[in-house]
Amino acid sequence: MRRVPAQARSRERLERILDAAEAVLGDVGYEAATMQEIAERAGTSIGSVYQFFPNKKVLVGAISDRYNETVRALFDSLLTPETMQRPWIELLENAIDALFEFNMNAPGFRALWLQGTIAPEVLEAGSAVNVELSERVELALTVYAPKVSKKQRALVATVIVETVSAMLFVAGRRGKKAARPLMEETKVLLRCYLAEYTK
Amino acid sequence: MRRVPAQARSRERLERILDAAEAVLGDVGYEAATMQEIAERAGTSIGSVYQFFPNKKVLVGAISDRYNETVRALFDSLLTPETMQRPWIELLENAIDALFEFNMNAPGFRALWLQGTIAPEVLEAGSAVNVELSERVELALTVYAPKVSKKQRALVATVIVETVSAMLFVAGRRGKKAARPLMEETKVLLRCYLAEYTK
Amino acid sequence: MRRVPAQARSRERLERILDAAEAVLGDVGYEAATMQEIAERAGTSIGSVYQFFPNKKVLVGAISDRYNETVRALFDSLLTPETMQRPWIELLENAIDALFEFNMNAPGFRALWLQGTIAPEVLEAGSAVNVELSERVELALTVYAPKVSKKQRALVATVIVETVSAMLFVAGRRGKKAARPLMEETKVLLRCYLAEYTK
Amino acid sequence: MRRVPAQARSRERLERILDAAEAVLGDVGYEAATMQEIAERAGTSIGSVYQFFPNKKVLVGAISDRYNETVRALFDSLLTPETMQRPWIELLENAIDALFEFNMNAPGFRALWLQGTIAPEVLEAGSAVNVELSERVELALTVYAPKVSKKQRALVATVIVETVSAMLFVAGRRGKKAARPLMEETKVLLRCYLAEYTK
DNA sequence: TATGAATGAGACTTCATTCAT
DNA sequence: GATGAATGAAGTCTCATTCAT
Repeated sequence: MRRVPAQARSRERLERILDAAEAVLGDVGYEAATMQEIAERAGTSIGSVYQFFPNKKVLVGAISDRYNETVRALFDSLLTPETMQRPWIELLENAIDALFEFNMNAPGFRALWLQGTIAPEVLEAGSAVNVELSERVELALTVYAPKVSKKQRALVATVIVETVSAMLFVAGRRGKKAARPLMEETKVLLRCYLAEYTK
Repeated sequence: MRRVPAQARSRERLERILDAAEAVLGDVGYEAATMQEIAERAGTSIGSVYQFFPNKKVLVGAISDRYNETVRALFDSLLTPETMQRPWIELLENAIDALFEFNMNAPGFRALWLQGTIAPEVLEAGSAVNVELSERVELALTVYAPKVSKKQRALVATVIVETVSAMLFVAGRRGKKAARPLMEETKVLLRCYLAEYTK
Repeated sequence: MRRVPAQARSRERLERILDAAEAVLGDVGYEAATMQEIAERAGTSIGSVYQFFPNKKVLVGAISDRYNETVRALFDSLLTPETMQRPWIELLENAIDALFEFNMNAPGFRALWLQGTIAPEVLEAGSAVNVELSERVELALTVYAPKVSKKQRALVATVIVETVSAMLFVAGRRGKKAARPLMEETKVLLRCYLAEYTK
Repeated sequence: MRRVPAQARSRERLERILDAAEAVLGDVGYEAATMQEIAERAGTSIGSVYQFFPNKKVLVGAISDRYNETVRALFDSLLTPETMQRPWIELLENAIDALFEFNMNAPGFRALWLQGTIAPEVLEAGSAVNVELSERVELALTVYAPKVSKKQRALVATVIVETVSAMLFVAGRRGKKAARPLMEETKVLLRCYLAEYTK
């Protein structure tokens, strides 16, 4: 990013640009999204967009970052010392519910992932977030599945995170009605799987 | 597609164009792939490419179709009346192994999915194939999990297909070394899951 | 240059583009010359201009080259084994007359030099041509001023070429009426100077 | 210029802007010089630059003027009633030496002339200065070459000034080592030439 | 008066698509 | 049917200039 504004007015403009970009990306995808259209939807000039972002890639990257940051924060709120006192099934179901709720209402999710035309950087950043989340799950597994080897724990954590991630994506694409049953079934899937390691 | 050639020479040219397009897409993604580059790699002229395909979208769609067709055929060879005599665990593992082998060596997979810049049509077509495959799995489940309700069967089939699909994608992106353990763990995941429904 | 056309039609188009570019450059200078305007004046599309030249710099470079090539050829025709049989005063005056005539009628000269806004590359190329021409004059001096040292000859040749070059430039800028007397006086200047070295 | 400051503080700022503009122009040429960069190097804001100069052209014009003014002043110090008591050869050589010294060290010279991308106004102003200087030389010639006709005197003066001017330019471009011999030879050139008119 | 964020015209350049040869 | 030069719409990005603070 070129400039990080401190003034309220500019900060607001920046937020408007990010929102507009998210909207445009969600509508037409990365490829077809134009800086002109983004500026117009943000109610500003193309010059202002370039004042903040040196190019389209960086702008999309910023949206990706903003979205990923929110996901990270959400995850952190789900996996705390307190929650880890509860049985793992509860944690798992709560996490899936919360992530599902969030994704269904996050405009960024649709913008970045569901439309189809993803920028490579976004995909990369998304993968990186999943790796990060896996590490946190791994930590939780030291508590819930202490007998499992370190190596295996990493693998199990990855499978959990990527499965949820994938099913959230699929659910998002399948439409409102099909989405919830799919997530419920994902709970079953992971309950069975984890039962194997925590018994 | 504009023209479906009967002549051997033209058919060969068509195949070369599709191969070239696949290669270029895998290298630079949908957005950056140019018709000029595709024509050059195919050893033909841009005019000839347009003889077969009215525009870029259709060309990419054709690659997608070709890839999906192969996946369908592979799946059909895995789920036959004969194989369905065998225990489901064997089927599951064989299927995962075969799909994994195929994807790791299929240039089309990387071209269409892993590079990141996907055309919306490709995503759409990919989703459609998964729906189709789910239906075949659903059929298999009538044999292996006869007690499960029709509605539930559809859901289970979807979860299976999408999980494998997602993990193949993740494995592809994680690199050679991490890929196989990930698929092995996917087998565990689905074994646990299916055990619940087939017991 | 991107493409060197062999076909008559394309070659003609290329020539038209170069002519148009020369005209535009002469009118508004390097800075203000736009590719769009050049294409329009050439009666072609901007895409065609880019088919031949990858960017503005190269296009201007090509004009510069074309002009410099013509100057070199003209110079070669003035300084031949035959002409070098004649007294040096004759050569000098003929050369100045010929270069003057050429420059006053060369659209390229005005385009590249007189308008004022020169591209650095053009200046560089122009300097290089002068260095080249100096070397030929140096050769002539081995005949006409054999007693002068090699080092000194190079210096004298440079002074001659740069003086003529400069006065052609000044004459070009001063307008039709003032131009010829200026060149006549340049003859006097160099006659006096060379007399010193050839006596 | 928009405002001619009387206050010391503003006057200093103006000077800093001119210096900065000169530096930037010398580095990247007219075309690539941006008002932003100039303001930054001057340690001020772009708004302040526009307080003094209504646009880029005028700013560059001001640099040109400042440089030309200095040249004029230098010339005036060389051609005084006192110096005109001395033999013309002395004057000529002193003048060339002084101008050479000045140009080699003047940042403005490089900025305006050597870099290549000159603004038309600068070229125009430079030509005008040369015309002015010619008139002063013409005056000197009434003393040193009284027998020459008025018309011829003007011509001779022009040739002298333009020759020196051109050789200073060439010397500037040829680099430190080649520069001095070139100027020495220019002295020879003009000594021979003037000898013709003053004998 | 100083500042620098905002503006937007306009430049360069690419590349999907057409069509004469 | 094959070729590839020609086309021009459209995209990204820059930067001179303005103007609210």
